[in-house]
Amino acid sequence: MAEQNTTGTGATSGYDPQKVEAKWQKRWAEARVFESESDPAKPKYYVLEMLPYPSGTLHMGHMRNYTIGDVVARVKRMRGFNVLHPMGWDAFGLPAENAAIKNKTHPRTWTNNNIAEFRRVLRRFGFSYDWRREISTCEPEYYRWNQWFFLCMLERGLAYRKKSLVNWCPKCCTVLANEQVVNGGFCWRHEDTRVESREIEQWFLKTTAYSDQLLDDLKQLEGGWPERVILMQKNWIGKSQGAKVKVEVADAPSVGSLEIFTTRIDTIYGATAMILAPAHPLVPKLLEGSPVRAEAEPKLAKMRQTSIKTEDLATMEKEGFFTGRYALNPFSGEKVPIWVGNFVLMEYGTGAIMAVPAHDGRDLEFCRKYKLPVRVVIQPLEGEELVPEKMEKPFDEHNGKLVNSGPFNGLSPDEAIAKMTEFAEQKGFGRGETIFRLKDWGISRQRYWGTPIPVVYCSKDGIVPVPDSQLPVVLPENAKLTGEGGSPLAAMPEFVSAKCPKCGGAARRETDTMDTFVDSSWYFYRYCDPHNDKAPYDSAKVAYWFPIDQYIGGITHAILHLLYSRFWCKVMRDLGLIKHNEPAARLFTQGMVQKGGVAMSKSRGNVVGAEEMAQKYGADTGRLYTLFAAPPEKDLEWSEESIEGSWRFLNRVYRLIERHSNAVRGVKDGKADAAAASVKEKMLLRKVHQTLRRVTSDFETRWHFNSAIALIMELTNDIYSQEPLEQGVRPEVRKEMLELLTLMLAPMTPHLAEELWEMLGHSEGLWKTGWPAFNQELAREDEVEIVVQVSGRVRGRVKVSAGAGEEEVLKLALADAGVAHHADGKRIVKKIFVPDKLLNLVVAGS
RNA sequence: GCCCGGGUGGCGGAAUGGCAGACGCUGAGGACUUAAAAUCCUCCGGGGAUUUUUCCUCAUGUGGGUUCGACUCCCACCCCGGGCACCA
Repeated sequence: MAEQNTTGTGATSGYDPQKVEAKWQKRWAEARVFESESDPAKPKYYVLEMLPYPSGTLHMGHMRNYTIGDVVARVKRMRGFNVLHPMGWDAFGLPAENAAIKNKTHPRTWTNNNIAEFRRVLRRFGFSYDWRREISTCEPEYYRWNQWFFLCMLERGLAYRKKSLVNWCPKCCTVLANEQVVNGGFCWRHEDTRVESREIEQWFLKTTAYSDQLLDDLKQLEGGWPERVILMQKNWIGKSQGAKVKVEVADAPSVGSLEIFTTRIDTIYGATAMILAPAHPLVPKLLEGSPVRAEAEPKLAKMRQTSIKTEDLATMEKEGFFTGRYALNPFSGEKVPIWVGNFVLMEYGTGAIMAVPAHDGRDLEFCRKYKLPVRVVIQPLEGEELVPEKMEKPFDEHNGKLVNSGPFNGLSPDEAIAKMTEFAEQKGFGRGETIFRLKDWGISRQRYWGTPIPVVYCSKDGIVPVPDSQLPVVLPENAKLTGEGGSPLAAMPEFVSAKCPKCGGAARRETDTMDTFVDSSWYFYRYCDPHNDKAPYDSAKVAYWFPIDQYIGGITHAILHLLYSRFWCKVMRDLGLIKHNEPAARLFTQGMVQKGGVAMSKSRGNVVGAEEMAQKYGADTGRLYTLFAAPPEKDLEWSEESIEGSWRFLNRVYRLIERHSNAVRGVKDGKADAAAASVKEKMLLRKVHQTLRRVTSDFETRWHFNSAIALIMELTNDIYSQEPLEQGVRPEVRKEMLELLTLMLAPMTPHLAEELWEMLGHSEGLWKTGWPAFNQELAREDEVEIVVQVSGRVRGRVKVSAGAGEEEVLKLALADAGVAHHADGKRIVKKIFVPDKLLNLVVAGS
């Protein structure tokens, strides 16, 4: 039994993780332990970790994510749930293409090699995936359903094509979604590359059709999703209620009117200018025939130039110029100048605002700079009266009353918003409107390694969808990849030339491919029915497994992936495929694994390779350490020294059970009898059941794996301190203790636990065993130590039987030397007694 | 600027109103060993008193507050990390 282990750490014990882990992985696979089928008779639990993009090396940062998911999956299995725990690959994407260009291989080769590597390492860690359900998004069997969904959306007007200004990354040579532009104008993949603006025709999905639902349904996620993720989504959707108001331009009948958007229509009498975005299409018209045209046009040209460069918007100085034109305030009839301002965004609202300097910070800054007048139209209810000339800060709160506002004087802002919006509607120059920051999702990519968008362009029939029967539009294998000059597919005549499905004439095939966020927006549905070739999935299977009970991933996906997934879910619901509104009931965002204070990454050269770890210590030690070193939601600083502690602990447990294995393996399972127990037995049984009670709650409700492990370590230390157990601890008691210890470790270090289980005399795998129930009777303390405070400071401790009353405790407390020293001769003015815990005597005087 | 997190020994962290520092790492000392490794045991926040046992005192970013009692709750501030950022 006591062979030398083969790890590189030099520890001696019979524990050989390499052997143990290989042995049990084989047994699990043979017994098909982790394969699950929908079974309405059993309660289900769907636990999912975000699917990885298979590139680079799997490091301990990845493993932490999967370990957390695996612990949850294993605990739920032990709890009797029918658990779905799948894994797959986010296999399309730019890095494959870039790597292929660099290494002169095919993206598919590169990707599949990576997948094989990832799969091997994940298997090496013993994660309890149902590998039969594995999916890879770059396979036609998968992406044909991307195309199918796209066509469904096209049919319903949810997919459309439009020319638009797009974010163009010169390094990627492709369009980026707004969400992929980071740090105020840089590519999310190339953080040193500034994104440019280009106008290009491309495909969009109408996420804005679901703006309200995407916002409102966040309420259903409260409690299940981290608050900050909900908040980030809320901000991203950016709902804003206000009004659009039509403003006539004076003395320019050819220009007509312009429209502004405001959330504070109540302040409209305070508007001292109208300001247009530089990109506003009306600006050139206003300048035509304007007295200031000559000086204004160069300014406009310059401003339009800079706005394209996406200069640091936040810190940019407010600039503007007068157009020489005036607008008529529809409420007051007042003539106010029309300006152009660089801080007004064409993409938001109507691209035009009214400037109310007294009640908006940006307007105040702008008007002060250009000496435009300030007029107060809301006076605060409390405090000093506002004087326009003296205002340094705007008054933008709602607790005031209207002044200088004609018939609306005296109203509160909120009343005025309602009344004035109504008035504008009646007069026909405005209406209440809600606008969103959320935009439609641009999915066109001018790249090769993605899902082809299934449409053709016919000179006669226009845009024609590829019929269902012709799906998938297969990505050709022999594209030339150079990384330059746009889409590789466009350079392939054999791909581009197509027949129009309608008229049979010559047509041109779409060469854009889809954003990879499409792939990951619904992959978790496919896991329920991964080999279906008639539909993306069988709705009945999805109805059983969904929603995802626990989704686990990084905070980096808090907006993009999760928002798109939620959108996709709602579209599928409206297609009649599913009935639920939200894909994931609970979301957990785990912390990063860092080394040297920064996240592990290949480019920083600070990765701790997963396989390396498995070879040196074994997967179980690696798993245990990532769970032990920090609570799962917090970042974890990797320490080569600390992991030794986890390794030592597992060896310690192994030796303990190895030592008692012979004595207990023959013992029939019989619960230890509390009444007949010796003092030593009672103490140990109490400890083990107390530990079980707390570990159970740490697993179930709190996910405090680190403190659960600490408790199990403590238990192990206590058992060691009672050695030799042969003296005073019967084999059946030893067996119960060691079994519970093993079962508690099982979700975290599953291979070792199986081995120990076998050593304890079980011929059937631990996987067949449920989570143990703790014995309340055995866990109960019969003697407790009560802390005695005098005026809030600890002065002594007394031992009493559990449940002892205040009087008894007080008597003992006063007899305690330390307590007596501080309390004698003083009047006790108050006694606070917490049964089994504390007695605080508040004494008078100092 | 706004919105979230977070700040506890040499280090990772524990304690969600009741003994601050569980558990682990590092370090020191000891046992075993020819020796080393491994293992096992003891100690390990600061200051002070005490020969010892032990006792007092300060201490959870800073300053206030609530409370018999605060790492924990409230107010203000400082620092670190993250997200959003002229959104009208």
